[in-house]
Amino acid sequence: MSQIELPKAYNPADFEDRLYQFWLDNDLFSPRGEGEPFVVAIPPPNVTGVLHMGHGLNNSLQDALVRYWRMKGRPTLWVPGTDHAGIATQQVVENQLRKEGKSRYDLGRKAFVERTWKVKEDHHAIISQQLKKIGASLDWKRERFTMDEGLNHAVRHVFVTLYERGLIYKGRYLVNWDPEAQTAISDDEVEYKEVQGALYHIRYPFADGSGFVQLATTRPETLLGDVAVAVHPTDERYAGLVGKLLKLPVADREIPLLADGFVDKEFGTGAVKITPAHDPNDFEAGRRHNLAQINILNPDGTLGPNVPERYMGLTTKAAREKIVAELTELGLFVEAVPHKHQVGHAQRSGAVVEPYLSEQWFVRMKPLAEKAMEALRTDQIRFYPKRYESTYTTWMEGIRDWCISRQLWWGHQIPVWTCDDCGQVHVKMEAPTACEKCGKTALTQDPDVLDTWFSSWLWPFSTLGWPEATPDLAKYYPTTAVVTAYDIIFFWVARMVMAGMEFTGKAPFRDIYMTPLVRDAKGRKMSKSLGNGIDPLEVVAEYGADALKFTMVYLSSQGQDINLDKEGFKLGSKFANKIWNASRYLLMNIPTEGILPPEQLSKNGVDLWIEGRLNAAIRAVDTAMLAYKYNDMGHTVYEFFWNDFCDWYVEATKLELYADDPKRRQQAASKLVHLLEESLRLMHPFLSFITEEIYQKLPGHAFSLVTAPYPVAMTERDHPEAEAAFGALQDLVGGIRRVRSEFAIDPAKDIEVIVSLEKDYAHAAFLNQNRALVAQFAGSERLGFAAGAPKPDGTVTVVGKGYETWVLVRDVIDLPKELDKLAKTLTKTKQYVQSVENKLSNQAFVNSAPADIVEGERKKLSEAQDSIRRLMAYQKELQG
RNA sequence: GGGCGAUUAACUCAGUGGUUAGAGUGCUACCUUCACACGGUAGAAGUCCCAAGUUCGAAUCUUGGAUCGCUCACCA
Repeated sequence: MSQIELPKAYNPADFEDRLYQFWLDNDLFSPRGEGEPFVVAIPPPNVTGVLHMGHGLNNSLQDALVRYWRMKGRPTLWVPGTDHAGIATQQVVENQLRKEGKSRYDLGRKAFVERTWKVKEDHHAIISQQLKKIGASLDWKRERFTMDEGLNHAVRHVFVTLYERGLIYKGRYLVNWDPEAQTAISDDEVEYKEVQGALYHIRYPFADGSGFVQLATTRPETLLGDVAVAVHPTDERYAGLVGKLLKLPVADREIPLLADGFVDKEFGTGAVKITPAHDPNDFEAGRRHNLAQINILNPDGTLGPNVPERYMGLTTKAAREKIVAELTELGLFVEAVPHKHQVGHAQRSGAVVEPYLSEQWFVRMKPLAEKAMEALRTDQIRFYPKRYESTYTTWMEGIRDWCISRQLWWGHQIPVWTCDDCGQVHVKMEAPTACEKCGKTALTQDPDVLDTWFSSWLWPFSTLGWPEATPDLAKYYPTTAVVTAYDIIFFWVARMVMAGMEFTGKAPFRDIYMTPLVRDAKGRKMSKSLGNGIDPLEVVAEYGADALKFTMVYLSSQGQDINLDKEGFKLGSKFANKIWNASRYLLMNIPTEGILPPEQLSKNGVDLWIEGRLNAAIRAVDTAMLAYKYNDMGHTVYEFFWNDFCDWYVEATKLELYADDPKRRQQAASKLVHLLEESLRLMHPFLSFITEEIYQKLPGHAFSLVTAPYPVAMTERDHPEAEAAFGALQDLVGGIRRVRSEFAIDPAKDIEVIVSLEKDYAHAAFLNQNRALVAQFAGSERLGFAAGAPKPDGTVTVVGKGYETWVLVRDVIDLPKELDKLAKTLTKTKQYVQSVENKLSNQAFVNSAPADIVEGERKKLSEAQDSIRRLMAYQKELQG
């Protein structure tokens, strides 16, 4: 009887790409309408990276969010874009060159940067294609790149502005040096890992030959840069010795023994060597005591200037061995005690970070941090989950200046020009044509580039055109939410707030949702080296983009990481399959007479029940959405569609749908189609493709679900009495089914069931009206209702609330088993009654608890007592 | 060392003061009934980490402890 058909199997690959193209062709991801906009700027993925499961999660959650608000009618904008990822991208190209036997210096800066742009273009196609594959409803017309012209303008503007405000300075400091990438990195880019090393005990003899001082170090090779040895001023072991000169072995220099409060008397021997150029503590100590800074490292991490000839060019490892050997020969090496300690590694290259003295640019962070903390205090930003507030605050309070210069070629070159002749420094938006001081025209731009995050921190407003006063900026800034993993809170989130407050006077977004991290099934971080990552595109290929998104939504609770293997995505794909098949069934049964409009539908109790359930589901999604409780959204639509709609409502309507009367068939089909249509709208943010595919086959559908209105909860669709009545029906059916199952009655066998209703039972009328329905669910055509009828022989009894169900099982009753089961139920119920009675006889409870709770307990007690009465009667009957 | 989080069914996890604590997966039994075996029906399965406290009432709040994890931190 149907004109519309869905293919038999749910095969997402058949329609996902087509629908995405349809959405793009019709520009459905552009903000439209009036009112308060909803804006999200995508956390820009590394342009040379590939989409990993973190992106899969993160973009799934953003997509659900923006699709919901778009359907709610707010002008909704999700801004796409990618990040130039300085070190990572430069490394990609340098690795290519290495395979060709070349280095970046063979190409020169200009050619190298040009080549990197080409690599960027190639990779860019890949990453955007991947985002399209997973269905991300991004407004591609507004796509940005952290190094495009506009963002470069914004970056230069920010640099100059901060410089003019005195918030950027240049200086020679000890920075974290990545010897592999040969650049400085910021404190945040250093990851500390526990390493099994050794504590080397060494003796430094006094210059006058009067003995020695023994000290301990984890890095004996830095001996070559030592300028002093320090002890604590109150350390009695060294009393009277402070001020004497020591003879630094190997390097053959004389260095003083001095006193400084920073030394820990308890650690080692209480004496520490001072190497200002290669240790942060020593750097500070060196400044306090006006000591020299002896740099002993080349930029590549080998031993360089200021070391004896025989050490030149050695790696630190080789130098360490050589030093120990030489000290041993001199009789100054005591022992190496195994020692675990934290060693800094560069986040990108993995190389061991060297504290390294060099001239770098820094941002003064304190003033920025204060404004960023103000944003939180004044509730301009809100963290979900809330506990990340303290992570944010703690970081802000302990903020240190940010080293922003990188000795790379790929990135925003620092807009600072120095006069070749007089050395005058110009910090400008554009290259000056002549020196402002001496008028000479030969100026050289600072060769360094800026940290990648120096462009990322402007992302929410620079992508909208800032610093120009563009219409987009006026309309869509500040943005509404940022959705990103919590491991990026310092790098990006916190700094965006700082930049937003400093440059726009506004927090760049209101809501900060920190996503969980996706881990493997064993809870380990997904990583290339472990090979335990899941490729989101493989998931899409195997299960579909909807399975990916729905599974991510369903599993994302607040602050709990997700442990998952690929099999886990079956959750989403099974649900999508269910939606597909239920829809296929409904579409198959659309009557030739067509679908009636809502106002011509006559609703029965079952219809009212499902309406109430739908209403509750809509409310639950709305509430969860405002609180970013994704798992609640997922569970809500899953349970509504599968448990309520499919398992009960669709089954319940089969009687009508197969009725002889065409009018009844049309009524039932019409109601089903309207409910399906609304369910599809309800689920579209979470399963976008399948819902759209089915929606577009529905009679009278609108243009697209993307822009269809989200369902709205309406009080006139709340029907508590219908819900209670249908609940009673479900209980009744459950009881009969249980008996069937327990007595292993063939599901196909029609059995006799008598439901003995108590007088005044509230749902008696409803059950009577729906006799055929109960009979169908229970698989008993002969089911009948009776009041006061005598109980036939050969039945088992199911005790319900307000009725008894007698199921005729005749000779199959296993009496001992039935009695045993009954005794168990009875015991359990009696225990329960006892606990409620205790509660109610407790005056304190009756007096203190709210009236409705007490009332509820009373009701439960009387119901349970009622059950006990029936159970005991039944027991007596079985025994007799 | 500081801070944060986790500990609930075999597994992965929901559940922040009020039914006899839930879901998905897995497991058991039955069902190839004409939307779906990626299905249906039913079932088994839990000292809510431990201890003390607050409360009429605690998985939920407080304190202490245990175990695991994350994060920050200059013990050479």
